[in-house]
Amino acid sequence: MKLVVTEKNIAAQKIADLLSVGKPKADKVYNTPVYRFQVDGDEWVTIGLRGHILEPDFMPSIVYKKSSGWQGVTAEGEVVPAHIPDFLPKPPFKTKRKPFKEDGVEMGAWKMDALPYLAYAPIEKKPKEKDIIRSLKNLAKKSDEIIIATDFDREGELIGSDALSCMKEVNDTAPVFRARYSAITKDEIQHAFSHLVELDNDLAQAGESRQDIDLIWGAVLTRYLTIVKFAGYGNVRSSGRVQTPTLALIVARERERMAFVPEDYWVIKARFGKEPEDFEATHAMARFKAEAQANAVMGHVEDASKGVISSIEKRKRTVAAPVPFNTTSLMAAAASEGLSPARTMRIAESLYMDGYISYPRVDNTVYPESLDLEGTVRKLSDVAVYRPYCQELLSKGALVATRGKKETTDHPPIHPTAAADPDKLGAPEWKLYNLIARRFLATLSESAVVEGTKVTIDVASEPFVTRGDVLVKPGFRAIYPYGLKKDEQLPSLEEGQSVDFQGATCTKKQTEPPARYSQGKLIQEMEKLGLGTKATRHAIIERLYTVKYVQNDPIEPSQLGIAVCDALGKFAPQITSPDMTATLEEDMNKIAAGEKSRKDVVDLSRDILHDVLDELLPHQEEVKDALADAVAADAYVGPCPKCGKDLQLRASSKTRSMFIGCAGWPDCDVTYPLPKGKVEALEEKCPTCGMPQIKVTAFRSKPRTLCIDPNCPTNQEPDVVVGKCPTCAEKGLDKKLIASKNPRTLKRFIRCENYEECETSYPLPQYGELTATEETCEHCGAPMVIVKTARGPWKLCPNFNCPGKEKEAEEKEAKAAQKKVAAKPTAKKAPAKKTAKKPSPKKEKE
DNA sequence: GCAAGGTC
Repeated sequence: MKLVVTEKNIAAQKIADLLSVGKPKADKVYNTPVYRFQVDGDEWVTIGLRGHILEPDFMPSIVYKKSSGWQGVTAEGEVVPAHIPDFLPKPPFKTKRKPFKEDGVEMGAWKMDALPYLAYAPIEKKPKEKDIIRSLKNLAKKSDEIIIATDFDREGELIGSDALSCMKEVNDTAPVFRARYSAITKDEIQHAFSHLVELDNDLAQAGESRQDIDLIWGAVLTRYLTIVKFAGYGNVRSSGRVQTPTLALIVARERERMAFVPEDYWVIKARFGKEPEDFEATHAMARFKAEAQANAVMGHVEDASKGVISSIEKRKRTVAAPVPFNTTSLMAAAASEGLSPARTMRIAESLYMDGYISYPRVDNTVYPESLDLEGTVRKLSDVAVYRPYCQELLSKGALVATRGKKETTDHPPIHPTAAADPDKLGAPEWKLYNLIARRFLATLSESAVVEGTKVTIDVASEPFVTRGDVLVKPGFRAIYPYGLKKDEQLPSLEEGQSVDFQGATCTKKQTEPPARYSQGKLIQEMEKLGLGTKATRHAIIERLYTVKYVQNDPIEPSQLGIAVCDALGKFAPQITSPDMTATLEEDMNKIAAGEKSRKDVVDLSRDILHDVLDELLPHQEEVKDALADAVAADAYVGPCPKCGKDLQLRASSKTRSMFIGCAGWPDCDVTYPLPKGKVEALEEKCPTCGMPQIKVTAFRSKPRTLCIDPNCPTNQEPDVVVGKCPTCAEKGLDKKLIASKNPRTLKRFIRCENYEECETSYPLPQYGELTATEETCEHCGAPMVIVKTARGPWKLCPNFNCPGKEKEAEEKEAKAAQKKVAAKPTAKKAPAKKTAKKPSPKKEKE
């Protein structure tokens, strides 16, 4: 049997399709899909991995013992050659420890003085995808030839090499080959499999050096930052080769903004003509630096009532159609449509798995010749909104596509592969599909021609200018309206014509600092600097958000982010600069070319890290104070009304839920409850009571501004009678149900007015205007209420245990499942089916 | 409890 190992399932499936004469048989080995077929009487099987199946880690159980001459000894008793260089004393302790207390403070398992040794700790590869490894070994045992057919790049070579090391454990006699292909097309695949080569061990070693260096630097610096000011488990402050330079970019931009000195300038605008044909023009001196100068102009035109058109210049310009989407340009375009890069990639992945779009992780921006442009346009004409445009494109004869600058042959640029129905996709899915489909059609379209008109009007010898853009030939803009400004139509004017002058206004303005990075812009900047890859950049940015180094969009660093960046910039400048990645790339190229060994490169990196620690370790106190101050500044809400110390956003150590507490605790016991959702402190104080205010953003709703004091009149809500108590009614009593808010917990609920005897109570959403109805729930008899939120009014039965709720959930699920089936495009080669997500009842409740 | 890189 011949075993073909690919990087991912979809490649295994497609390669089987292309090599097999008939249809390959889909099978499973321990839950891993495999594809079996025959070629000239030979049995073949393909299996897809899931990217890397092994993962480097420090040997967890390593102990340094005197009895073994300070050599490391694993739990199995195996002696690990000590990588500890001569200048470090031999460590008589484990690299990992159990949590311990120092001066009564819990310090965590990592210890500072272990870090220099960790920089030199040996690394082993441990299994990451155990199920896949089991399936792989099972197949390898029965194989008499192994073909590694992972992606044709450095990581692909490493993934293949790791897979091979697993297979060698069970079969080291079968000959091994490598198939190199750069596109999964019939020609490429057949050529690759008829010209098999050897696995490039040097290239795999280059990839492994990347893994080792990332682990060593990441683990050592992350541990340093986390324990230098230990803030409890779960509060990790991370650092890494890619994330830290990315953070540095954001911080540098913030510094520029802080250093920016705004300058005053004045703008003079005037209105001309008669309604409705009136228009606005700006003084030709767009920005007046001095107020006197602007005032002089205002004086000149003060008495004027007419202006004369002194010139009309028309200029046509061509706007080229956009080039095909790769991952980066898709994320940038989607970001301007309000989809974050991370969200875009999640949605793109699901659209891809459902067969609507092509593989979403690509660098390529040139459609390969094998891509059937015409057929794809024909498919898209099944979508009603694209139909007229598609028919027009097809009627024009041969299709010509635009080409981007990056041409690789691994995958085609991102394009639609099937027609989608806007009613059957979720709103964000359709948004992204629509963007991709329209972009595809745009790349096959002609340029747009825009006619720009510049009109100069003379008022008492002062020139005013207005411009208008008119689309002369829509070209691609007919189908692709994204990121373009609207037409500005000017009334028809002639040179020498006199127009009414309705007066001018002078406005004082200030120059703006450079803008913060949007997520899309940051990704482009990372790409320019070689930071991360197309598949990881969005995840890196998301990581910066989760460790709370950055916040908001456009991206703004937190005080903690700035402090981390400063501390590392001062004592470990290597990790804050993109140069480390650039140097690593050079070194990896040398390893791949056989000019350097992985050991040399990694050992040198270990030495550099050790030097960095020589700087970091003596400055622990300084870094600790800087981080502590930054964390306090980020948590600061306002002054405590009782003791004057800082009120801070805090997390309960038991429940992890957030509250506001006084920094003077335990001497001062002032606390305030917080509602659910993301909380941010505001500088502006409550206009009613003067206490600090917070911005609260609950899941999928608009942010609200609240006073932190539950007793503030702005937080009071009158009790509302919502109906009759059904339990008391059964007993023949006439009792009312009342909705009210608990001022201590901010929770709003309904209970019986006779609550001392009757237990009837229902929870309510925490915010939104509440109104009672006359209706009662048909399932449980509870009174129906209406809650008005940002998303509109919503009628609900408040009873959490209402039998109607279960039915509703069932119906919803059934409907969703139906939708899923109906939404499946009728593509012939539908990719693997995605499992439907389970609806989370907790999130839906909010 | 760490990184970044694949992929789901």
